[in-house]
Amino acid sequence: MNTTSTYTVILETGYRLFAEHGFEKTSMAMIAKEVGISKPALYYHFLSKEAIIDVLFEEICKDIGFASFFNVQDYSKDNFEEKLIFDGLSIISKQKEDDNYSRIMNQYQALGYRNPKYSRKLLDSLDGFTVGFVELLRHGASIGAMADKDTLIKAQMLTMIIDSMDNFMSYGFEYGYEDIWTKAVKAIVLEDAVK
Amino acid sequence: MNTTSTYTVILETGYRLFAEHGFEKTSMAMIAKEVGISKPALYYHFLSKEAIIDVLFEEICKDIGFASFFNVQDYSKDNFEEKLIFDGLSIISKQKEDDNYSRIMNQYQALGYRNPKYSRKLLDSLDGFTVGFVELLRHGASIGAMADKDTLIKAQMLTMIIDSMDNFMSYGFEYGYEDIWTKAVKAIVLEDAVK
DNA sequence: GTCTATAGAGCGATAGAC
DNA sequence: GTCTATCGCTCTATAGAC
Repeated sequence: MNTTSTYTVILETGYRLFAEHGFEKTSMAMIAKEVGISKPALYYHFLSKEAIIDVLFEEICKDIGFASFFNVQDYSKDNFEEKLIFDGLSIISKQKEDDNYSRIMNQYQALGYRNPKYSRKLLDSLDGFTVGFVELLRHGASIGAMADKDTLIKAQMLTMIIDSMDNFMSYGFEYGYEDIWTKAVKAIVLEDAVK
Repeated sequence: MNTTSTYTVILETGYRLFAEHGFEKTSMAMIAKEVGISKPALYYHFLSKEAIIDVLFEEICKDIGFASFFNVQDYSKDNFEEKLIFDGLSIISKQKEDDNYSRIMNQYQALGYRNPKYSRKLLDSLDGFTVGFVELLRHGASIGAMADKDTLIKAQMLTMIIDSMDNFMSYGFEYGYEDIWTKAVKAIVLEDAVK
C-alpha cells in the first residue's frame, strides 16, 4: 500500500489537527492548507468532514484491542504476576509515545455521548479488555497462579485502572503509574490471604 | 439570593444544553430561545458564550471537592474500612443522580487539553482527592486501622478508581461498581500481609 | 432588561474548468 | 486529481430603540 498517497497524508494530518484543535475547530480549509491541496481536492478524497473522522476512528480502533498487549498463552505459573505487570506497563509506554491519542479519544467519547455509532465501538473496546482480563485471570487460576474468586470484579478493576492511567497520563498528571499498576496486580493476584 | 433570576435560569439552561449538545453545537440563540429571551438579552447578562462556560465551570468546581465526601475526623479504628467504602459509594450515588455531569466534565477536559485555564482547576480537583486520601490513609495508619506503607501510591490508586468509576458510569457501562470499590478499599487496607 | 435588525466572519459543501 | 470561485447557511456579537 502506498503510505504517502494524498489519502493517507490527509488522514495523518487530520489526526494531528483534530488532536490539537478538536473536531469542531478544525475546518476542512485548515486540513487542506496543511496537506497542501485545495478544499475541493480534499472533498474528492473524502465525502465529508465526518467521513474523515469516521475513517480515523476505524483505524484507531484496530490498534487498541486487548490482544495487542496481552497474550494469554504466554502466561505460566512462574511468570504470571510478573508478565501481567510487564504487559500492563507496555500500554503505559505506548501511551507516552503519542500525546495525541488521548486527546482524540476524549473527543470520540464526547461524540459517543450523543451518537451510538461512536459509543458502541468504545464500549466494545473496553468490554474486550474486561473479557480478556477475565480469560487471563481464569487461566491464572487454572494453572494455580492465583485464586479463582471474584474474577469478573477483578477484571473490571484492571480495565478501569488501565483506562484511567491513560487518562491521567494524557493530562500530565505525574503519578507513580508503574507502582500503581504493580500494586493493583499484586493485590489481585495475592488476594484472599485474608477475609 | 434570588435563584429564579434570569441570570440563574441562563446558567441552568446552559448546563443542560451544553451537556446535551456540547459547547460548540449549543449556540447562544438556542440558549436564548430555551430561556425565553432574545439573544441580546442573553448578552446583557453574559459578555460572551465563553463567559457562561467559565461561570458554569466555577460553580461545578465548588461542588466536587474531596471534603464534600470524606470527613477525616469521623474515621475511627473500628469504622475505618467500612466508612471509607461507604463514603466512596456516596460519590457513585451522587453520580447516578446527574447524567449531565460527566458529559459536561468530558468537555471541560477537552478544553483543558488546549487551555490551561481549564486544566489547572481539573488538576487541582484531582490533586485534592489524592491529598485528601493521603491524609485519610495516614490517619488510618496512626490509629492502627492499616499499615503505614506506600501511602501516596495507594491514594493515587483510589483517586484513579473514583475518577474512572464516574467515567464508566456515565457511559452506561454496567460494572459492579460497589464491588469494585469495596474490593479496592479492602485490598488497600488489608495489604502487606504478604510481600 | 429586553427588544428588532443586522453586521461580519467562517463554515461545509459544490459547480464547473482543466 | 486538482483548481478558482462561490453558494447558502449558521455563528458570535453589536447597534440602537424602548
